Amino acid sequence: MMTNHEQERLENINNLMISEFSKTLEMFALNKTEAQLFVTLFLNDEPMTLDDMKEVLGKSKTAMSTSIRTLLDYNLVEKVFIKGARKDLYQAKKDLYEKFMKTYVNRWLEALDRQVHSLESIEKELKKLDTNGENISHKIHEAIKFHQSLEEVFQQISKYDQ
Amino acid sequence: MMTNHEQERLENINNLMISEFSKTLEMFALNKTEAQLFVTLFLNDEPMTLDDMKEVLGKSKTAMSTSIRTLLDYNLVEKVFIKGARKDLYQAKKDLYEKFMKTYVNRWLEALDRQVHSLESIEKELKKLDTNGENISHKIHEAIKFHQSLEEVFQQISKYDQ
DNA sequence: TAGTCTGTACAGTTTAAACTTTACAAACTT
DNA sequence: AAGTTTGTAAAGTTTAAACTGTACAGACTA
Repeated sequence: MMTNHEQERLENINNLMISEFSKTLEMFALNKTEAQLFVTLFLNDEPMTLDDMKEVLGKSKTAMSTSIRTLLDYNLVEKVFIKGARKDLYQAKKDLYEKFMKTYVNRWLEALDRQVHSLESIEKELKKLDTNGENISHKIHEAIKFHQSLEEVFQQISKYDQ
Repeated sequence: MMTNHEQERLENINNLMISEFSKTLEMFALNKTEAQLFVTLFLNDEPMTLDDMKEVLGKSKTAMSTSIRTLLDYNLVEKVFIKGARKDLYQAKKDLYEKFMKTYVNRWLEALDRQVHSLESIEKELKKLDTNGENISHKIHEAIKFHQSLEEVFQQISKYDQ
Protein backbone atom coordinates (compact mmCIF):
# COMPACT_ATOMS: atom_id res chain seq x y z
CA MET A 1 0.00 0.00 0.00
CA MET A 2 1.14 3.52 -0.74
CA THR A 3 1.24 6.30 1.80
CA ASN A 4 -0.50 9.57 1.03
CA HIS A 5 2.84 11.22 0.76
CA GLU A 6 4.16 8.75 -1.77
CA GLN A 7 0.93 8.94 -3.71
CA GLU A 8 1.29 12.68 -3.91
CA ARG A 9 4.86 12.56 -5.08
CA LEU A 10 3.99 10.01 -7.74
CA GLU A 11 1.19 12.21 -8.98
CA ASN A 12 3.60 15.07 -9.05
CA ILE A 13 5.94 13.09 -11.26
CA ASN A 14 3.07 12.29 -13.53
CA ASN A 15 2.30 15.97 -13.90
CA LEU A 16 5.92 16.75 -14.56
CA MET A 17 5.95 14.18 -17.33
CA ILE A 18 2.85 15.67 -18.86
CA SER A 19 4.26 19.17 -18.87
CA GLU A 20 7.73 18.18 -20.08
CA PHE A 21 6.93 15.60 -22.69
CA SER A 22 4.13 17.67 -24.13
CA LYS A 23 6.60 20.44 -24.88
CA THR A 24 8.21 18.22 -27.47
CA LEU A 25 4.91 17.31 -29.03
CA GLU A 26 3.95 20.96 -29.23
CA MET A 27 6.88 21.49 -31.52
CA PHE A 28 5.14 19.16 -33.95
CA ALA A 29 2.14 21.28 -34.74
CA LEU A 30 0.13 19.87 -31.83
CA ASN A 31 -1.39 22.51 -29.63
CA LYS A 32 -0.97 22.51 -25.87
CA THR A 33 -4.10 20.59 -24.97
CA GLU A 34 -3.64 18.01 -27.70
CA ALA A 35 -0.09 17.43 -26.57
CA GLN A 36 -1.03 17.15 -22.89
CA LEU A 37 -3.85 14.85 -23.76
CA PHE A 38 -1.66 12.57 -25.77
CA VAL A 39 0.89 12.32 -22.98
CA THR A 40 -1.87 11.60 -20.50
CA LEU A 41 -3.08 8.70 -22.58
CA PHE A 42 0.48 7.57 -23.17
CA LEU A 43 1.15 7.40 -19.43
CA ASN A 44 -2.09 5.64 -18.65
CA ASP A 45 -2.16 1.92 -19.22
CA GLU A 46 -5.91 1.66 -19.20
CA PRO A 47 -8.00 3.30 -21.91
CA MET A 48 -9.62 6.50 -20.69
CA THR A 49 -13.00 8.18 -21.02
CA LEU A 50 -13.54 11.86 -21.72
CA ASP A 51 -14.45 12.29 -18.07
CA ASP A 52 -11.23 10.64 -16.94
CA MET A 53 -9.21 12.99 -19.12
CA LYS A 54 -11.15 16.03 -18.01
CA GLU A 55 -10.33 15.01 -14.46
CA VAL A 56 -6.58 14.69 -15.09
CA LEU A 57 -6.15 17.87 -17.10
CA GLY A 58 -8.75 19.96 -15.26
CA LYS A 59 -10.42 21.19 -18.42
CA SER A 60 -13.89 21.00 -19.87
CA LYS A 61 -15.31 17.91 -21.50
CA THR A 62 -15.78 19.77 -24.75
CA ALA A 63 -12.09 20.59 -24.81
CA MET A 64 -11.33 16.90 -24.39
CA SER A 65 -13.75 15.97 -27.11
CA THR A 66 -12.35 18.32 -29.74
CA SER A 67 -8.74 17.51 -28.93
CA ILE A 68 -9.26 13.79 -28.96
CA ARG A 69 -10.80 14.05 -32.39
CA THR A 70 -7.78 15.88 -33.68
CA LEU A 71 -5.55 13.18 -32.25
CA LEU A 72 -7.72 10.52 -33.87
CA ASP A 73 -7.42 12.39 -37.09
CA TYR A 74 -3.65 12.36 -36.79
CA ASN A 75 -3.82 8.67 -36.03
CA LEU A 76 -2.02 9.06 -32.72
CA VAL A 77 -4.88 7.74 -30.64
CA GLU A 78 -7.48 5.04 -31.10
CA LYS A 79 -10.95 4.28 -29.88
CA VAL A 80 -11.23 1.10 -27.86
CA PHE A 81 -14.39 -0.97 -27.91
CA ILE A 82 -15.33 -2.72 -24.73
CA LYS A 83 -18.66 -4.49 -24.60
CA GLY A 84 -21.22 -3.00 -22.31
CA ALA A 85 -19.28 0.24 -21.83
CA ARG A 86 -21.45 3.33 -22.15
CA LYS A 87 -18.68 5.84 -22.51
CA ASP A 88 -16.21 6.05 -25.37
CA LEU A 89 -12.76 4.81 -24.48
CA TYR A 90 -9.48 5.98 -25.98
CA GLN A 91 -5.86 4.99 -25.76
CA ALA A 92 -2.59 6.17 -27.26
CA LYS A 93 -1.44 4.11 -30.20
CA LYS A 94 1.53 1.84 -29.68
CA ASP A 95 4.78 2.46 -31.56
CA LEU A 96 4.88 6.02 -30.44
CA TYR A 97 7.79 6.98 -32.60
CA GLU A 98 6.68 5.38 -35.84
CA LYS A 99 3.15 6.68 -35.58
CA PHE A 100 4.37 10.10 -34.77
CA MET A 101 6.85 10.38 -37.56
CA LYS A 102 4.44 9.02 -40.09
CA THR A 103 1.79 11.52 -39.11
CA TYR A 104 4.18 14.39 -39.06
CA VAL A 105 6.04 13.63 -42.23
CA ASN A 106 2.85 12.98 -44.15
CA ARG A 107 1.31 16.24 -43.09
CA TRP A 108 4.44 18.04 -44.18
CA LEU A 109 4.60 16.33 -47.52
CA GLU A 110 0.97 17.09 -48.26
CA ALA A 111 1.42 20.72 -47.37
CA LEU A 112 4.56 21.04 -49.44
CA ASP A 113 2.84 19.47 -52.40
CA ARG A 114 0.01 21.97 -52.17
CA GLN A 115 2.47 24.83 -51.97
CA VAL A 116 4.40 23.73 -55.01
CA HIS A 117 1.16 23.67 -56.97
CA SER A 118 0.30 27.16 -55.79
CA LEU A 119 3.69 28.45 -56.78
CA GLU A 120 3.47 26.83 -60.18
CA SER A 121 0.14 28.44 -60.83
CA ILE A 122 1.58 31.81 -59.85
CA GLU A 123 4.37 31.15 -62.32
CA LYS A 124 1.82 30.44 -65.03
CA GLU A 125 -0.05 33.62 -64.17
CA LEU A 126 3.15 35.57 -64.52
CA LYS A 127 3.89 34.17 -67.98
CA LYS A 128 0.57 35.55 -69.25
CA LEU A 129 1.87 39.05 -68.69
CA ASP A 130 4.00 40.21 -71.59
CA THR A 131 5.85 42.38 -69.14
CA ASN A 132 9.44 41.48 -68.65
CA GLY A 133 9.01 39.51 -65.44
CA GLU A 134 12.43 37.89 -65.64
CA ASN A 135 13.42 38.74 -62.18
CA ILE A 136 10.38 37.60 -60.30
CA SER A 137 10.22 34.52 -62.49
CA HIS A 138 13.66 33.56 -61.33
CA LYS A 139 12.62 34.02 -57.70
CA ILE A 140 9.58 31.83 -58.15
CA HIS A 141 11.79 29.16 -59.59
CA GLU A 142 14.08 29.34 -56.63
CA ALA A 143 11.14 29.08 -54.27
CA ILE A 144 9.86 26.00 -56.07
CA LYS A 145 13.28 24.42 -55.88
CA PHE A 146 13.34 25.18 -52.17
CA HIS A 147 10.07 23.35 -51.69
CA GLN A 148 11.24 20.41 -53.72
CA SER A 149 14.37 20.10 -51.62
CA LEU A 150 12.28 20.04 -48.51
CA GLU A 151 10.08 17.37 -50.00
CA GLU A 152 13.15 15.30 -50.73
CA VAL A 153 14.38 15.49 -47.16
CA PHE A 154 11.06 14.45 -45.81
CA GLN A 155 10.80 11.60 -48.25
CA GLN A 156 14.26 10.62 -47.15
CA ILE A 157 13.09 10.53 -43.55
CA SER A 158 10.14 8.37 -44.33
CA LYS A 159 12.37 5.92 -46.18
CA TYR A 160 15.02 5.87 -43.46
CA ASP A 161 12.30 5.37 -40.93
CA GLN A 162 10.86 2.11 -42.03
CA MET B 1 7.86 51.16 -69.83
CA MET B 2 5.11 49.40 -67.97
CA THR B 3 1.45 50.36 -68.17
CA ASN B 4 -0.45 50.97 -64.96
CA HIS B 5 -2.40 47.84 -65.57
CA GLU B 6 0.70 45.68 -65.94
CA GLN B 7 2.23 47.31 -62.91
CA GLU B 8 -0.82 46.43 -60.91
CA ARG B 9 -0.86 42.82 -62.03
CA LEU B 10 2.81 42.44 -61.21
CA GLU B 11 2.26 43.83 -57.76
CA ASN B 12 -0.58 41.41 -57.39
CA ILE B 13 1.70 38.52 -58.23
CA ASN B 14 4.16 39.77 -55.69
CA ASN B 15 1.48 39.74 -53.03
CA LEU B 16 0.41 36.27 -54.04
CA MET B 17 3.97 35.06 -53.63
CA ILE B 18 4.19 36.63 -50.21
CA SER B 19 1.02 35.00 -49.00
CA GLU B 20 1.73 31.59 -50.53
CA PHE B 21 5.39 31.16 -49.82
CA SER B 22 5.04 32.45 -46.30
CA LYS B 23 2.60 29.63 -45.56
CA THR B 24 5.45 27.18 -45.89
CA LEU B 25 7.72 29.19 -43.66
CA GLU B 26 5.01 29.42 -41.04
CA MET B 27 5.18 25.67 -40.74
CA PHE B 28 8.75 26.12 -39.52
CA ALA B 29 8.03 27.91 -36.30
CA LEU B 30 8.09 31.34 -37.96
CA ASN B 31 5.09 33.46 -37.20
CA LYS B 32 3.04 35.16 -39.88
CA THR B 33 4.84 38.49 -39.93
CA GLU B 34 8.29 36.96 -39.77
CA ALA B 35 7.41 34.68 -42.67
CA GLN B 36 5.94 37.50 -44.76
CA LEU B 37 8.90 39.66 -44.01
CA PHE B 38 11.36 37.04 -45.04
CA VAL B 39 9.56 36.44 -48.33
CA THR B 40 9.44 40.17 -48.95
CA LEU B 41 13.17 40.42 -48.56
CA PHE B 42 13.67 37.29 -50.60
CA LEU B 43 11.71 38.78 -53.51
CA ASN B 44 13.46 42.10 -53.35
CA ASP B 45 16.84 42.32 -54.98
CA GLU B 46 17.84 45.49 -53.23
CA PRO B 47 18.35 45.58 -49.47
CA MET B 48 15.40 47.18 -47.68
CA THR B 49 14.94 49.59 -44.82
CA LEU B 50 12.38 49.22 -42.05
CA ASP B 51 10.31 51.89 -43.77
CA ASP B 52 10.38 50.01 -47.08
CA MET B 53 9.15 46.85 -45.36
CA LYS B 54 6.49 48.69 -43.45
CA GLU B 55 5.28 50.04 -46.78
CA VAL B 56 5.06 46.63 -48.44
CA LEU B 57 3.41 44.80 -45.56
CA GLY B 58 1.28 47.68 -44.32
CA LYS B 59 2.27 47.21 -40.70
CA SER B 60 3.94 49.36 -38.08
CA LYS B 61 7.64 50.07 -37.97
CA THR B 62 7.88 48.47 -34.55
CA ALA B 63 6.46 45.25 -35.94
CA MET B 64 9.14 45.30 -38.64
CA SER B 65 11.86 45.99 -36.12
CA THR B 66 10.98 43.10 -33.81
CA SER B 67 10.44 40.62 -36.63
CA ILE B 68 13.65 41.50 -38.39
CA ARG B 69 15.55 40.91 -35.20
CA THR B 70 14.06 37.46 -34.88
CA LEU B 71 15.06 36.70 -38.45
CA LEU B 72 18.57 37.96 -37.74
CA ASP B 73 18.64 35.73 -34.73
CA TYR B 74 17.69 32.77 -36.87
CA ASN B 75 20.39 33.78 -39.30
CA LEU B 76 17.94 34.02 -42.20
CA VAL B 77 18.56 37.70 -42.83
CA GLU B 78 21.59 39.95 -42.69
CA LYS B 79 22.32 43.59 -42.16
CA VAL B 80 23.98 45.33 -45.10
CA PHE B 81 26.42 48.15 -44.62
CA ILE B 82 26.39 50.90 -47.19
CA LYS B 83 28.50 53.95 -46.57
CA GLY B 84 26.64 57.12 -45.96
CA ALA B 85 23.30 55.39 -45.51
CA ARG B 86 21.37 56.65 -42.48
CA LYS B 87 18.89 53.82 -42.26
CA ASP B 88 19.68 50.20 -41.51
CA LEU B 89 19.47 47.95 -44.52
CA TYR B 90 18.58 44.27 -44.54
CA GLN B 91 18.49 41.51 -47.08
CA ALA B 92 17.60 37.81 -47.11
CA LYS B 93 20.58 35.51 -46.89
CA LYS B 94 21.54 33.61 -49.99
CA ASP B 95 21.34 29.82 -50.09
CA LEU B 96 17.78 29.88 -48.92
CA TYR B 97 17.50 26.17 -48.47
CA GLU B 98 20.73 25.54 -46.62
CA LYS B 99 20.29 28.45 -44.26
CA PHE B 100 16.78 27.44 -43.54
CA MET B 101 17.47 23.83 -42.84
CA LYS B 102 20.42 24.62 -40.67
CA THR B 103 18.41 27.03 -38.58
CA TYR B 104 15.50 24.71 -38.28
CA VAL B 105 17.38 21.52 -37.57
CA ASN B 106 19.60 23.19 -35.01
CA ARG B 107 16.71 24.62 -33.12
CA TRP B 108 15.11 21.20 -33.06
CA LEU B 109 18.21 19.44 -31.87
CA GLU B 110 18.75 21.94 -29.09
CA ALA B 111 15.18 21.59 -27.92
CA LEU B 112 15.32 17.81 -28.03
CA ASP B 113 18.51 17.80 -26.04
CA ARG B 114 16.93 19.96 -23.35
CA GLN B 115 13.94 17.67 -23.22
CA VAL B 116 15.99 14.53 -22.82
CA HIS B 117 17.74 16.13 -19.86
CA SER B 118 14.43 17.04 -18.30
CA LEU B 119 13.13 13.54 -18.72
CA GLU B 120 16.27 12.04 -17.25
CA SER B 121 15.98 14.23 -14.21
CA ILE B 122 12.38 13.16 -13.79
CA GLU B 123 13.59 9.59 -13.98
CA LYS B 124 16.13 10.29 -11.23
CA GLU B 125 13.46 11.89 -9.09
CA LEU B 126 11.32 8.81 -9.47
CA LYS B 127 14.08 6.46 -8.36
CA LYS B 128 14.33 8.31 -5.05
CA LEU B 129 10.87 7.11 -4.19
CA ASP B 130 10.94 3.60 -2.74
CA THR B 131 7.46 3.15 -4.13
CA ASN B 132 7.20 0.58 -6.86
CA GLY B 133 7.28 2.94 -9.80
CA GLU B 134 7.96 0.21 -12.33
CA ASN B 135 5.25 1.22 -14.66
CA ILE B 136 5.90 4.91 -14.93
CA SER B 137 9.62 4.24 -15.06
CA HIS B 138 9.08 2.15 -18.14
CA LYS B 139 7.07 4.95 -19.74
CA ILE B 140 9.76 7.49 -19.05
CA HIS B 141 12.25 5.21 -20.69
CA GLU B 142 10.08 4.92 -23.74
CA ALA B 143 9.71 8.69 -23.91
CA ILE B 144 13.47 9.15 -23.72
CA LYS B 145 13.96 6.61 -26.48
CA PHE B 146 11.42 8.52 -28.53
CA HIS B 147 13.38 11.71 -28.14
CA GLN B 148 16.61 10.02 -29.02
CA SER B 149 15.12 8.62 -32.20
CA LEU B 150 14.00 12.08 -33.18
CA GLU B 151 17.46 13.41 -32.52
CA GLU B 152 18.90 10.74 -34.76
CA VAL B 153 16.62 11.65 -37.64
CA PHE B 154 17.50 15.28 -37.37
CA GLN B 155 21.17 14.53 -37.19
CA GLN B 156 20.65 12.39 -40.25
CA ILE B 157 19.12 15.34 -42.04
CA SER B 158 21.96 17.66 -41.19
CA LYS B 159 24.46 15.10 -42.48
CA TYR B 160 22.51 14.41 -45.67
CA ASP B 161 22.18 18.11 -46.18
CA GLN B 162 25.75 19.10 -46.49
C1' DT C 1 24.82 73.23 -28.98
C1' DA C 2 20.35 72.90 -30.77
C1' DG C 3 17.86 70.38 -34.06
C1' DT C 4 16.74 66.26 -36.82
C1' DC C 5 16.39 61.42 -37.73
C1' DT C 6 16.34 56.36 -36.72
C1' DG C 7 15.56 52.20 -34.10
C1' DT C 8 13.51 50.24 -30.11
C1' DA C 9 11.27 50.02 -25.31
C1' DC C 10 6.97 50.17 -23.24
C1' DA C 11 2.07 50.72 -22.39
C1' DG C 12 -2.17 50.13 -24.28
C1' DT C 13 -5.20 48.18 -27.84
C1' DT C 14 -6.81 44.83 -31.21
C1' DT C 15 -7.24 40.28 -32.94
C1' DA C 16 -7.19 35.47 -32.81
C1' DA C 17 -7.01 31.17 -30.31
C1' DA C 18 -8.49 28.41 -26.59
C1' DC C 19 -11.80 27.34 -23.44
C1' DT C 20 -16.46 26.98 -20.99
C1' DT C 21 -21.33 26.86 -20.60
C1' DT C 22 -25.59 25.82 -22.31
C1' DA C 23 -28.38 23.17 -25.20
C1' DC C 24 -29.62 19.32 -27.72
C1' DA C 25 -29.63 14.97 -30.68
C1' DA C 26 -28.73 10.19 -30.54
C1' DA C 27 -28.29 6.08 -28.05
C1' DC C 28 -29.51 3.52 -24.30
C1' DT C 29 -32.46 1.98 -20.00
C1' DT C 30 -36.39 0.75 -17.57
C1' DA D 1 -42.82 6.02 -24.00
C1' DA D 2 -40.56 8.66 -20.55
C1' DG D 3 -36.26 9.35 -18.46
C1' DT D 4 -31.04 9.03 -18.46
C1' DT D 5 -26.65 9.48 -20.17
C1' DT D 6 -23.09 10.73 -23.54
C1' DG D 7 -20.77 13.36 -27.10
C1' DT D 8 -20.74 17.43 -29.73
C1' DA D 9 -22.49 21.94 -31.79
C1' DA D 10 -22.88 26.75 -31.07
C1' DA D 11 -22.58 31.06 -28.65
C1' DG D 12 -20.21 33.59 -25.52
C1' DT D 13 -16.17 34.39 -22.57
C1' DT D 14 -11.33 34.37 -21.26
C1' DT D 15 -6.57 34.35 -22.29
C1' DA D 16 -2.64 34.99 -25.01
C1' DA D 17 -0.41 36.73 -29.09
C1' DA D 18 0.27 40.30 -32.29
C1' DC D 19 0.22 44.89 -33.32
C1' DT D 20 0.22 50.13 -32.80
C1' DG D 21 1.36 54.67 -31.10
C1' DT D 22 3.99 57.31 -28.13
C1' DA D 23 8.17 58.44 -26.13
C1' DC D 24 12.88 58.55 -25.90
C1' DA D 25 18.03 57.48 -26.29
C1' DG D 26 21.76 57.58 -29.36
C1' DA D 27 23.74 58.99 -33.61
C1' DC D 28 24.21 62.30 -36.95
C1' DT D 29 23.95 67.38 -38.96
C1' DA D 30 24.62 72.08 -39.35
